[in-house]
Order: sequence, then C-alpha cells, then structure tokens
Amino acid sequence: MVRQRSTSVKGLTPADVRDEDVDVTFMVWLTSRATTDLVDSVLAPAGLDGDEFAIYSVLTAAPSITPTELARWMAAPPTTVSSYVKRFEARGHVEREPNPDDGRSYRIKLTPAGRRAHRAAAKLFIPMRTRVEEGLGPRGSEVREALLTLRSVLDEIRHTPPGALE
Amino acid sequence: MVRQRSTSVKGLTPADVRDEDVDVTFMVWLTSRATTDLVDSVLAPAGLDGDEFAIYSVLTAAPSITPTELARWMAAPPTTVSSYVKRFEARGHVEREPNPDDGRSYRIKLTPAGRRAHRAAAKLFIPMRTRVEEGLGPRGSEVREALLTLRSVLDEIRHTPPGALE
DNA sequence: ACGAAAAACTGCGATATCGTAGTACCATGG
DNA sequence: CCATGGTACTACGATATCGCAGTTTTTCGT
Repeated sequence: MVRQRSTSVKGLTPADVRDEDVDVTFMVWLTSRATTDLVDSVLAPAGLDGDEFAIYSVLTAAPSITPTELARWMAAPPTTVSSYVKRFEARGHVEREPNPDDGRSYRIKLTPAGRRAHRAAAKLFIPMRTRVEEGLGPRGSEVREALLTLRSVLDEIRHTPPGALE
Repeated sequence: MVRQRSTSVKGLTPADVRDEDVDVTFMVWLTSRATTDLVDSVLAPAGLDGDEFAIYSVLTAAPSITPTELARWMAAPPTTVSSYVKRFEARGHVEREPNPDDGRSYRIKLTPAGRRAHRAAAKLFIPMRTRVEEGLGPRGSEVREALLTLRSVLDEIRHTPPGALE
C-alpha cells in the first residue's frame, strides 16, 4: 500500500506552496488522499479497503438499503454501486432481497459473513481511529464540525443546477 | 459524472445515521466523495478531472518536480504517478527533463499547452470555488484550519510504523 | 386506463489504478 | 574502486471505476 512520507517534501522542493493560501477543495483532496492511504494500509489485513469498509459500515448502520440510496450516500454513479454489489455478493458478504415498494429495485443486506468481515476490519480500524482522535485532542469536535459544514455546502452546490443563481 | 442528490437520503431511510456521532475518517470519506463529484462535473468541459487539475496545480506552483516528490504530495503509489506522467506527456501537457542530481530520476514540467489546459480548467474552477467560499462564509478559515490540523495528524500517524508507540 | 416520460438497474467496453517484479543508478563501507 | 544495499522509476497484468445504451417497472397526465 506504500507508506508515504510527508506533505512537506524534502528540504525546499514544492514546499513553497503554503497550505494557508491554498484552496479548500484542494485541501480536501490532500486530506482525502492521506486518509485513503492510511485507512487502506490499516485495513489491508482484513481484506477490505477503505471504500468497502465505509460501505459495510453504512450497511451495518442501515439494516437494508437500495443501490440508488447507496449511490446517493457515497456520491457515486449507479454503475459503480452496481459492480460493488456484484462483488460483495460474490464474496458472500451481502445479499439482495426484493424491494416490496419497487419491482425495478432491490434491497441490500449484509449477510452474517459480511457482518463478520466488517467486525474484523473494525478491530483494525478502531485503534487507528483512536490515534486520530488523540492526535486531534480537543480540536476533534471542531474538525468534525468543519467537515459537516463543508459537506452541507458542497451538497447544496452539487444539487443546484449550474445556471441557477439564487 | 452523475449529479447526486443529498447525503440525507429520502425520507427516513439510512438517515438515522447521524453525522454527529460518526467517525472523522468516515466524514472525510464522505466529504471527499462529494468534492470529487462536484469538482469533476465542474471541470469536465475542460477535459481534466479533479485529480488531474490538482496535479496540474501543483506543477503550476512548483516549477518542476520529480515523480517521487509528486507521489509523496498526493500520497499515491509510484506506479500511479508513473502512469499519470505517461498520460500527461502523451497529451503534450508535461515534459520530462533529466534530473541533474540523480540519473535514475527526472523532473516534470508543464508545457505551455499544459499551462493553457490548467488555465482553462481554472476558469471553470474559480466560480465553484467562490460559491464554496461564499457558502462557508466566515467559517471558511475554521474549515481550512480544521483540514490542516487533520492532515498533519494523519501524516504523523501515516509515517509512524504500526508498532511504534510514542 | 393508457401512453409517454422518468427512474432503477445492468452488460459491456474503455480507461484508470496500483501491486509485483525487474532494471538502472546511486551511496556506503571497506 | 568494487560490492552490497537502497532508491527511482516502469512494464505488465489484474482489478476497479464508470459512461453509454438498453431493459424493466413505475409514475403521471389526460
């Protein structure tokens, strides 16, 4: 998975790009890459990557969900979700049951094996989570708050057609 | 690229997962997906996706950089960077020049065409950035601050071998 | 109740990501 | 100055992502 060094490279190379005056979006990108790298490497032994763990977590929290709902959750295109489901099902980690409300659709549920896989991954995840929380210390809640704010702003923009100025 | 709706799905479905008591990492994941979706859709007409735009931006800020440095920057494995470079070069957007300090390596530079492409993408990006900043309002600096904090914590953990407890 | 439009999903194919393993080069010790 | 080990990069191959276009079912207007 490759453990990388630091964002501030070597001595002086591209380090002159100071974070303070960089775009929020760019920082999200950077943060996200760092998170992915860390989480993926932590979860690797459990055979799940970060995305998969996140999805399994959603499936754990929400007893059952449709592909479309999942797609909205993770802001992913339906085809991607479709192949996720296929993959998870092949692993025996999720199963589909007919959606009583809509014949075109179905609902996804973790199987016991899926729950077990999630628990195994969680066991690796928790210590990391703890370290992150410790690292954040009291600022933890501010960070969470900030992410929340940011996400709601993003969502609002995402769902506003380009032309529509309020 | 698919424009999705909202994180809080429909009426009541998986909405019972309240953000407040969700993991920071998970929120980063969610935020990152939303960001990717938004940025990709905004930049699409310019023929760059978010990742590419970010890299072009780094290359704009840092006059030249080696693949390894770039890999550290974006916390990506070297093979990924390698194929990025190949792709960008094929587009005529970057060029390699020999690294005087190291014969195994080389330095990457945006070509004029590459700079042009970046500028074109930036033209689409700026309005979005503005909307995000407006949406954040005075909380903008806190959000930036939070991301900064988070990233430094993540980096520190990432670079600490699993066993090494301080 | 019917037909048109929209929505949920998927097969397929193009492209992207990234692990494995290999090559070229540098650095260190003796 | 050579050997040994480490580092920078990449070819190749496996798998993942996701757009396009098509099918099935639902929704809505009349």
